Amino acid sequence: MDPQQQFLKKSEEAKDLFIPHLSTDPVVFGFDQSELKVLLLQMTYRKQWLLPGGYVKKDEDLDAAAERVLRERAGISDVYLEEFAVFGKKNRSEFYFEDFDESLWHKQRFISIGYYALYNPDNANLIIDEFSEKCEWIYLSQLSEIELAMDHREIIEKALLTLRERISYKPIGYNLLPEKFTLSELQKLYETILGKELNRGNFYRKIKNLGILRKLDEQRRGGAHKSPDLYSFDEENYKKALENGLNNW
Amino acid sequence: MDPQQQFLKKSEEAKDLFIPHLSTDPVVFGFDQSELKVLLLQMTYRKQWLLPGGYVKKDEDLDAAAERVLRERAGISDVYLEEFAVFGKKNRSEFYFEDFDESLWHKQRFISIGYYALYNPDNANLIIDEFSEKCEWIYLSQLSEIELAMDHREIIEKALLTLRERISYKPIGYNLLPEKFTLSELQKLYETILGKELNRGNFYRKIKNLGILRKLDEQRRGGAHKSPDLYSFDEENYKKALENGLNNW
DNA sequence: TCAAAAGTGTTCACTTTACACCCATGT
DNA sequence: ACATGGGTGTAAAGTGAACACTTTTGA
Repeated sequence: MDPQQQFLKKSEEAKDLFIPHLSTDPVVFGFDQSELKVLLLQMTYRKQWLLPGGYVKKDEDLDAAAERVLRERAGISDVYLEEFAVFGKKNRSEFYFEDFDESLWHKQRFISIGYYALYNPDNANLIIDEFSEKCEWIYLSQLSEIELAMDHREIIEKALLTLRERISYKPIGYNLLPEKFTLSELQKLYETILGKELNRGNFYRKIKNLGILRKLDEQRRGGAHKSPDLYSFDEENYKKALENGLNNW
Repeated sequence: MDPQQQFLKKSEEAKDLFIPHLSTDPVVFGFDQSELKVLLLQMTYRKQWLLPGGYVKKDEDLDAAAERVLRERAGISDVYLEEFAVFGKKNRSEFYFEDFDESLWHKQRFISIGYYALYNPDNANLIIDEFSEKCEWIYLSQLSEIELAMDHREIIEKALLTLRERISYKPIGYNLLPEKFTLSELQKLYETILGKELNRGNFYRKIKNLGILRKLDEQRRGGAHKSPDLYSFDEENYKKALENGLNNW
């Protein structure tokens, strides 16, 4: 059975299970090599890249749907997920399934709930689902070079802007960094999300004064220079600090 | 025909026109007598109050749906509307139509897109639609005394929090106040949204320095005291100032 | 020995906060 | 007379940005 036929068969089965006209599109961010990247899929019959989105079951919390979709389509679980915007223009998806017959229910107009997810890519054991050919992390800096389906580029950009707005109020660092990290990794993360450079000395003092870090008795080995100290978050203080906002970055 | 039967008839007609499982719930804020109020409806067969929500047509932008619903259900148009959150718990509406037969499509599970709207109540010529008995402004301070349907209390609270977050970046004052207003009315509005008192002198200077106000040659008459000066917004400067954020209130 | 990392000090400019005091004016 | 509004002064405290210097240490 060729991919397109297989897709059609699956499509029929799904029709009654899901809420029509509604999907959820999670933008999964990962931080790595001091750069942000996003998880994207490529379908078997199309060269455009897609967010790992999916439909919501008729009897399923919306948040649960976003979680499930990520698990099924990318093999990712235990992820920090938050809704950030709705994409509801009536013609937003009309060209994506243009090769198919009008009767295909996917051709219906869809409203999409945008979620952003924060994930430490070290933990990822990516899978490729039955509709996809690839499931890969794409660096933000490379996004301009690839083709994205529908309004998915807009969704990613809006997710990034939301991240920037919420950096002082949501556990963004906590969810993107590994358990143990160095101060310059943390600083780099802030710099990427905010899109500007920060002064090292001032950053050091600010973070220190917030009291949200615990310095560990270990160093990261490897470079031709002094081994940087490793830190982890002090979860309790971190949560408390977030309530009032970490800072005015 | 009794109200309930009438409702059922309308319901049947609507079934094919709208996207199932999806609704939009606008929280319309008005400012008046130095207090915030919210527009609510009461249905004919229920004592609980409701947001003036409605369904989205199959071929209609989401934003347009919110606008239309407000027009149809409350007679309000030309309103500043913005999406702020999604309410998607699977059981959020399950008790509202409990008196009806299982076959009623409204009993289906609904996901609701929350919009907030800002409106100067002076302009309002409220109407009452065919499903409602009342359409009224309710002061926030009185909300605790009335019964609200489903999760609509939660939606209102979340809308208010969003307003607070966005007060420096969105034209909130502009849309809530009448054309001409006094400085203390403006200050009172800020105080209500922020939920805290502000120092008059400092407020005066801050607002003045932003250059977003135009002082008019008129005063508001009436009190047993000096007549306060009237102001209006300088639209151009206001917009410019919003881009960088008005302030850190 | 060199490069990156850790840690600290200091200065300047600016903002925020809190309070206080003045005068104006409509009823 | 008096309550409210308009307008300004000011001192204390805090914040942010910039920069520079020191010490540490792994390869």
